[in-house]
Amino acid sequence: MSPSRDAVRQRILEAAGSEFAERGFENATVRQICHKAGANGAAVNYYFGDKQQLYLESVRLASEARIEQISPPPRDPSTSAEVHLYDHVRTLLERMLGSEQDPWQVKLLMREVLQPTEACRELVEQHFRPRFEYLQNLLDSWLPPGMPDYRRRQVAFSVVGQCVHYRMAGEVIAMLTPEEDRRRYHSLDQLAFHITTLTLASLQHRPIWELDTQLRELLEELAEATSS
Amino acid sequence: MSPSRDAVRQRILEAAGSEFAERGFENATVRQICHKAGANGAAVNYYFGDKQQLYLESVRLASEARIEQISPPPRDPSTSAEVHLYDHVRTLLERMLGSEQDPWQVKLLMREVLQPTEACRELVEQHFRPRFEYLQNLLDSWLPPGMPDYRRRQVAFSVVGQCVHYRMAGEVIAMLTPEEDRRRYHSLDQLAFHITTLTLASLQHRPIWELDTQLRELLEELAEATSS
DNA sequence: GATCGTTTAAAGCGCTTGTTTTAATCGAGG
DNA sequence: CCTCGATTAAAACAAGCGCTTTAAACGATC
Repeated sequence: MSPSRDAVRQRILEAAGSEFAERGFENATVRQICHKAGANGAAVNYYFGDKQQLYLESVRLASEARIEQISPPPRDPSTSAEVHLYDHVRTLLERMLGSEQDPWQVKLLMREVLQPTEACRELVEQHFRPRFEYLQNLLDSWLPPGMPDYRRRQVAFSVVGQCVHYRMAGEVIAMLTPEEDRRRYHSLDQLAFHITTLTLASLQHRPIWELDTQLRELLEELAEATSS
Repeated sequence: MSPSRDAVRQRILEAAGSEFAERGFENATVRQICHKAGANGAAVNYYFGDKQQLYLESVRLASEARIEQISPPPRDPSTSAEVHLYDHVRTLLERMLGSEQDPWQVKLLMREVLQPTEACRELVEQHFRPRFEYLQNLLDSWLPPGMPDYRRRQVAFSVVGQCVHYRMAGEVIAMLTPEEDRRRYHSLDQLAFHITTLTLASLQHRPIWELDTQLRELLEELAEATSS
């Protein structure tokens, strides 16, 4: 066995990742991947069996590189929950938007989220669910003790949704935001700050579980008015 | 000119829309579209010139059918801003999640948002931007008069992000939510209610523009502590 | 009923796809 | 130096693609 075997495998894996990310599974071609990796056209089938298995390994590589690499900064255990929330939001945004520009790993994972294949379940159980449950526990700091699970999940989805939106709809957001404002205000720190404060504001002082009543009454009044 | 000409065109357009939505532009095949429409394999080129133009017309049809069809309910002008916000959120969710199950139009538009083609600019200017500006104006009801634009946009993005997330990441959300809770609590009304109350809570009583100070101070303290 | 533009049907074209095959090349053990 | 399994290279394969072509069927008009 040649010592370069692993090197070639790795080069193919990385080339495949970026191609799959950019064009999707079906539209990426084995030929282009091999060309990009500087390998022969038959290398994919030789090393991975077929295109499908190469894809599965690519997703695994992407999730490990992206999700396990970028983590919240270490904090003193006494650090306030507000900061932990900020860290979590910022980390989520950093994974999405990246420090560098548009790494292929995120695109690949976004495709899996949008149109899950068999690689997705592994992704959810191994990476998404643990992080999501951590966020839920964190949010419990501001929620009353008896809060039902579905309500805890909804708040957490709202936080994640705000973050993910900047990536998923990034190009449309860019069209709706003037160039200069984007440069000035769409840094990781500023976005994380906005999302954290909005979330805290909704939870801290006039909690949504009390505000329920007000809106509910308004809507019911309206329903009665239109039905009569 | 045959009277069935428009009928055939329409059948092809609809078949194309669902195929493009499901498989994307590159991966959808003219053959399959024609088969689905019950038309001949050459019909696409005969009626639309080529695959690309058929795609453009499909996107136009989808946005008109989906965005212009589903609108907020008519309200008395005296209706409170809270209800107008609820209406807007609910309408946004209804467009995304649909009354029926998973209509192809949304998938097609999602693809354009995620990976804009030339069809996207038209989509943004004609549909997204007007709705987005309406939402911004609506949110001004709870924002102080001097609020800078970038801040108004961020709040609006937060609202939209929470809505869109239930569609974009719908399958992952389903994996993270127990079957029964999904049936019970993921109705259009309940989701709209949650997002509206969370937004209102963050804006009404302890506004985020005052809460800023608190979190900012916490982070700066921390930065000083780690740097010294 | 003949005529002529419009629409459908079917076959074929050139090209690209994933994969396989066949042959050449490499590199360490005898 | 020879040998033989591991690896690379290049050509070939069948299948499917968008699109074109050719011919047949249709339908209104005279």
